[in-house]
Amino acid sequence: MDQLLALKYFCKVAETGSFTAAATAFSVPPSSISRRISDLETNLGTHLLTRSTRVVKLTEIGTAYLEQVKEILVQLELSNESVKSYQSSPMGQLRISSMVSFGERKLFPLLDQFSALYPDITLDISLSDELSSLANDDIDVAIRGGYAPDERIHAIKLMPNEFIPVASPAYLSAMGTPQDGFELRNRQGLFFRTPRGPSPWLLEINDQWHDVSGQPAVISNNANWLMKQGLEGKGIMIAPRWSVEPHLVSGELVELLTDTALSVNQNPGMGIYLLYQKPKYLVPKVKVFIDFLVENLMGRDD
Amino acid sequence: MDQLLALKYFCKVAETGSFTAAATAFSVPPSSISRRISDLETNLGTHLLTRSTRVVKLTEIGTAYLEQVKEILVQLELSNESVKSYQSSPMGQLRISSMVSFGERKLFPLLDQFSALYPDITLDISLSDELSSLANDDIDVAIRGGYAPDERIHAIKLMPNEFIPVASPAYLSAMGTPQDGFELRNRQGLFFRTPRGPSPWLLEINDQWHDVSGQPAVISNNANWLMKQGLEGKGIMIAPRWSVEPHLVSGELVELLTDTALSVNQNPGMGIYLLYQKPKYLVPKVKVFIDFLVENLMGRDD
DNA sequence: ATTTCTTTTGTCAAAAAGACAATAATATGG
DNA sequence: CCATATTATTGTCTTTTTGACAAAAGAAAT
Repeated sequence: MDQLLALKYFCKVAETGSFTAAATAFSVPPSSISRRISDLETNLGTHLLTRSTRVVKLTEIGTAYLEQVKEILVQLELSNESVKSYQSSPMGQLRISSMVSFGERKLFPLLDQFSALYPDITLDISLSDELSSLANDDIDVAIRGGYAPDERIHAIKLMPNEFIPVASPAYLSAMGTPQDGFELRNRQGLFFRTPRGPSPWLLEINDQWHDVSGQPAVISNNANWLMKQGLEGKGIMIAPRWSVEPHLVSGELVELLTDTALSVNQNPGMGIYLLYQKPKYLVPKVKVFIDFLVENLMGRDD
Repeated sequence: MDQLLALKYFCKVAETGSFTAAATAFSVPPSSISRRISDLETNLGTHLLTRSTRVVKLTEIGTAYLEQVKEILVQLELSNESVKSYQSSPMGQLRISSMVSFGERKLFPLLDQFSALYPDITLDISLSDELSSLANDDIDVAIRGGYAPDERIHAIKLMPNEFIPVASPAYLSAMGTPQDGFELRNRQGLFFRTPRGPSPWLLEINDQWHDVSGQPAVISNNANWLMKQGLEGKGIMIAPRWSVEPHLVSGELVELLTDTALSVNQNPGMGIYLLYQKPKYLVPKVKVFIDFLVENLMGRDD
């Protein structure tokens, strides 16, 4: 028995609630649908549908089975489509989702180069700090801080996401340079607001984490504005190293307490991750983009 | 074309590295294997295997496809088996994995009752605080503190996992009863060692978390021994409410700082979760156990 | 009660998969 | 270097499965 065909029929019948509707959808006579599903039921030893000549309904077990089967069919189709497109040239629309600040500072500068390499790929980039799921199929790759959410999602660590305290020379000359982590509690702080509230300042001493958050001078979810405040000497901020690197080099910002373990969360494995569904790596446009990012970002900072 | 059959053949060939070996495994002539896989390849438009009459190897794309297909076949088989066993009576071996302390204090007292209800189910219980994955098929249900790790794993919150500070009356009369969360830092503490180190004491004030861990008098990963130390007045411990409830009732332990938000982690949604793979709920022995636990645990403490 | 719509069943044709033998290709052994 | 053995493929036939069309049975609506 062709179980796959039976499952497709079954899903369509459940969706439409009718054998004939499913039959027209597949351009086969209703009898075929009836026979396939009947075969499936005898194989499983259970009735999946209660058919009363006029109305078709799912049984309890049918409902549960349908849910699982639908997921399986989607996965298989995704794999098949990925393989089919494998040997075509990289082209088409590539949907990318990224954290706002990372997108602006690291991604955008690379994209011109990428577009020159692959002119047939149309980039569609949306920046957001919300955790949009990859499950809805409209995003090919995502860039997020954190970890892999699901086994089916493949995660590549692009670079570490080391958080360091920084301040402008003007601020430091006016207020003095802190010599100890606990001193931060009395300082003006510029805080980034995540979807889960403002990021605290955490200090690690002997595997113990202490909250040493300063007095909030500014709280915002806009990294550009926070950075502007920091450059103007409004206070101390704890920011990812990659985001402040240019200002450290130019001397506009100074790194503080370099020998102290400070962060905004207790998790050491934090990094910037490139996320995509495994089968998608077979799609040329996705593959070249992933390889391009890995090539251009991992060589630099890691 | 029966793609499912072709995929099964493909997996077997990849596994054995031989068409004939796969053929004998399925008790069909090798020509059938060859034809099915050839069909599959033409459908996908790609070669999955490089066959050189003597040795069969996977292509790059074949390797990737195989990995995905194997997973899909396993899922489908799991769903099918679950449905097949749906209308049988609850029986057979039921493998349960649980956190040690929860198993000893809450689970064991219920199991006699469960065994009386379902004498045909053989219980196989292993207690461990390690995070054993449900993916390897040898565990039917698991009980863990924390969250759902994967979309395919279904999680039911059995009860909250509220952590509260407690101490024995003897300790309190000798050392005094703390009136403020920050006072805890100067007290003797009994700490539970998780796989990620001793649990700190955290105090929440205005969305800010402060580490107020006491001076460690005892650190252990054995909850029974820690409890013994606590009952003997060796110090303060922060423990799940359900684990100390009997001692609170009997007066052997006293809850401290009831108006203060203390915990061992920053995550408010923490709870005791019952975990299982979705298709397993169709298996009677699993279903009755889950329903039994939900019935007997959620009514009590939640 | 009749009409209408829908599922099922019967029968036959078409397509797909299996069986068996023969062929081609490549390692291994002498 | 050649012969042999092993393995995948191809050709042909048989068996099984699926699709197609018509007819029948069942249930709701007019």
